[in-house]
Amino acid sequence: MVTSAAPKASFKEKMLQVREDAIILAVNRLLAEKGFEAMTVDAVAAEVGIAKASLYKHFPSKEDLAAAAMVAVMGRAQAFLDSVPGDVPPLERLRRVVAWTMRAKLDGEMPFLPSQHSGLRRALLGNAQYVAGLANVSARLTGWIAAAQAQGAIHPGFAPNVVLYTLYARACDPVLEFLQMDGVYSDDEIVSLVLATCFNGLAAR
Amino acid sequence: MVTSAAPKASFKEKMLQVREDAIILAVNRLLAEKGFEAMTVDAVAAEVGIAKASLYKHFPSKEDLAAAAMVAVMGRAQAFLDSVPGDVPPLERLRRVVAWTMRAKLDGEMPFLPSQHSGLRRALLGNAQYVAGLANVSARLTGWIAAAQAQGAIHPGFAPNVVLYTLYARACDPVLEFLQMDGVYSDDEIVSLVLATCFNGLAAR
DNA sequence: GTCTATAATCAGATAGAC
DNA sequence: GTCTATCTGATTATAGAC
Repeated sequence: MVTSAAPKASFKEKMLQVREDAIILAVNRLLAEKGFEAMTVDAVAAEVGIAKASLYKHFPSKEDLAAAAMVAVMGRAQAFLDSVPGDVPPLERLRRVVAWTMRAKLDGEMPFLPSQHSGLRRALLGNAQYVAGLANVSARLTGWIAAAQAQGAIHPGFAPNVVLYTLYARACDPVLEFLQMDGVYSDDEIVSLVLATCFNGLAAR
Repeated sequence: MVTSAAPKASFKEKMLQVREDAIILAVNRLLAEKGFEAMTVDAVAAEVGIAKASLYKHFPSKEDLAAAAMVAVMGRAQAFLDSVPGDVPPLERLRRVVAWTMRAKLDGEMPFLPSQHSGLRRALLGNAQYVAGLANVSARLTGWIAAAQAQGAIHPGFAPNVVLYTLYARACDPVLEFLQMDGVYSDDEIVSLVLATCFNGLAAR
């Protein structure tokens, strides 16, 4: 695996980076489509158009492939957080993050990892970039949650972690797929509906 | 596989039924613990204490094993629906069903099946008992949802299916595991918290 | 029906030439 | 680094004796 922090990347190194990006893109797509267990390394190699052995020169294991995809997701998430204007109220900021997450899932761009798989857990926790990215995103979201609660916009009875987990869970919410399969809603409508159930609840107000 | 509708079961048939129940129990537990892909037929046989080949005399494939477990779940769900008193208001009835589902998950009794696995889908849809059970549960819940909406207890803007999917999704909500891993909440508190986010939403009221 | 033993297949990972 | 070809182990499923 090539470090992406090379100060002066040569042409060869750039080509390598491009290839690794292609690999990660393929992994991301297959992970979103089939999940970790059902994604085969053969399929990844086929999608990238290289030999399986070449994959293993870049990433030492299937778990590391998935971890690399998650690092990329964390990078995109951080970029999105950066893109939210600072003058937007905290609650609305949280809504936008959830909407962004759900849209990514609807577009088949959200990897789906089993939280039980022990080898995968080790690979993720052993990946400093992933851990740092997740910590950064969590810390920033927790700040927004606290701010929203201070404004009385989020129910104060929920510990910040409860809110955080509930937001994260939208990234693997099967309701999105169910509604998509029903075929009667556009993606925008689905996002809007799940956003409403998530923040306003099922009960009438 | 032995039909459970035998009008006059002999001793031998009863023993067979007991064994199949034991198999289904083991499958249910392993499915809840590891998910479908990570559950091996060897592990099932080992847990039941019989040879793997014997398993295949009862169920022709791994998919059929999972389907049998889901039939059992549907049976338990129908029994629970029956147990809810008729004079309980519809919204409270829905809350109890969700609470029951989440408690089953927290107790490691809720099988986790990948909705993508095509062979599994075929096995499930080819199982008349499962399809009938799912349809029955869905129809009854839909009735309760409509009643709750008629009373103004559930937001009328949600189509019944949206509500139904949202309730079903609690059976595989990762928030439950996250909170359980945090270790600061009892199971009762977890159920109460997720029930609150589900019906009342994250936003303050 | 249950068992032991084995087939058949598939997927993760590697060897070694170029 | 990339390739072809292969190894290794795990897993689903079955044969055949009892």
